[in-house]
Amino acid sequence: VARSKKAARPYHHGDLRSALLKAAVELIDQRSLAALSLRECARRAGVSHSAPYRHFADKEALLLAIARQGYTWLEASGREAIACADAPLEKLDAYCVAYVRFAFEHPVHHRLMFTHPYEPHEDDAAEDDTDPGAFDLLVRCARDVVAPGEDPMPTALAAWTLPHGLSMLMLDRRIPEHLVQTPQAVEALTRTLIARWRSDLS
Amino acid sequence: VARSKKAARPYHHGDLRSALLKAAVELIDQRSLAALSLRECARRAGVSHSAPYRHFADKEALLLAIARQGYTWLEASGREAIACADAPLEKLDAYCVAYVRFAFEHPVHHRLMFTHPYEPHEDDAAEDDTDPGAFDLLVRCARDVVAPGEDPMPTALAAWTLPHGLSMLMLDRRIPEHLVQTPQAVEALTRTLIARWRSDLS
DNA sequence: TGTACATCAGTGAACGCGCGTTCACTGATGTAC
DNA sequence: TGTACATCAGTGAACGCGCGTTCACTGATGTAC
Repeated sequence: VARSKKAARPYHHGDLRSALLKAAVELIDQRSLAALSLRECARRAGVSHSAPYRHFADKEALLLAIARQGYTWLEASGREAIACADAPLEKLDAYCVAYVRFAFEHPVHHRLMFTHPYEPHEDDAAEDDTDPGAFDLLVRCARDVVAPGEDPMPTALAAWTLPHGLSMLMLDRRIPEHLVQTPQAVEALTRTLIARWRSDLS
Repeated sequence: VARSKKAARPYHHGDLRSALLKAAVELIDQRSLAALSLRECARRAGVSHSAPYRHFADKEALLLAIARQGYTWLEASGREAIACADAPLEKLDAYCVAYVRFAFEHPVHHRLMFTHPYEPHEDDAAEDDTDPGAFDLLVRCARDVVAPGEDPMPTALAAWTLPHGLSMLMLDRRIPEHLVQTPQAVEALTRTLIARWRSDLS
């Protein structure tokens, strides 16, 4: 907004917060989480190394912001996938597919959401940064699948475990590459694995 | 061996390599992978900060050694689990249980084996550090489960994905704690999730 | 058994590095009147 | 529309830090004769 008429970089960035998040995700993607530094993010955003502190209390806060972004996106796409399916079982499958697809499209977010150990800041209290939203969705789906009155928890966990494992193995490059080269291939693989548990493996 | 008669610490450690591996695993367990430093490992082993370089080329080599240790252990316990089961399907289940149990007992190893991005050193060539051993085991089991001549790969991946996902979620504290407090609870949960895929979810 | 010597596993000083974070500052923005 | 001023988002110097790694060294070990 109002990028100023001159080509010379304006004093104010305009949307530094977003730019930093984006730079951080790219940096982690290209190098690694260990290689992430606030200073490098600032460099990539074209800003002095202390500018980030206007937007994030510290390095951890940046990572937390990325994770939160991921929780929001995951819940949204899970919700959408469920809405598009008809039968209860199909909803569960759709959720699984959407879950793996999210990991495929946002590998850095996925890893940060689940694998990064957030040490709760003493000051900001009981802010437990897991993702109740997406999991609640899953539990609600599970409830429609199991017998009425039965605990949906085991089913919900089962339906979480499979796509989560696939996502992780995929991000860690343990799945043969040709099986996970496109979103379509990833979806097909997810459905195949689900089908295997329902046929070969029983 | 030959710890010397005096209580004073001997010049030679005796088994520094093992001590460093152990110290590293403990350090990661207590703090985090990010907090791991060779100097702190040396400190914990009661040795000068440059002593580790007699045993590991660099920090990455230490981490690699831990991962390799994990691969060996995982393959061994998978092999044993399979040997103890009778029917092909039971062998697969036993492998899954052993897999999750390994993660439960060696969380640091598990994470290092799968989640740590090893950048292949240019000098030591094509040393691809994944774990063919344990996965080959799984493929062989899968072959006995599927129809003769059919590709066992999807089944093997399916049987990997589920316990891997459970392991990861467990290590990342996403599973309700009472379900994963003891090895027995972990085994029961694993079997429950498998059963769910075979009944409720089909 | 005793001695000479190669080998090995430690030591500790030193190097350079990039990082996280703070601080006093300054340039731009927007609002009240 | 014009001016005064509070507020905000940047700057850049400075701090201290622990780390990875190297190097010349030294103490212990074990083997050949």
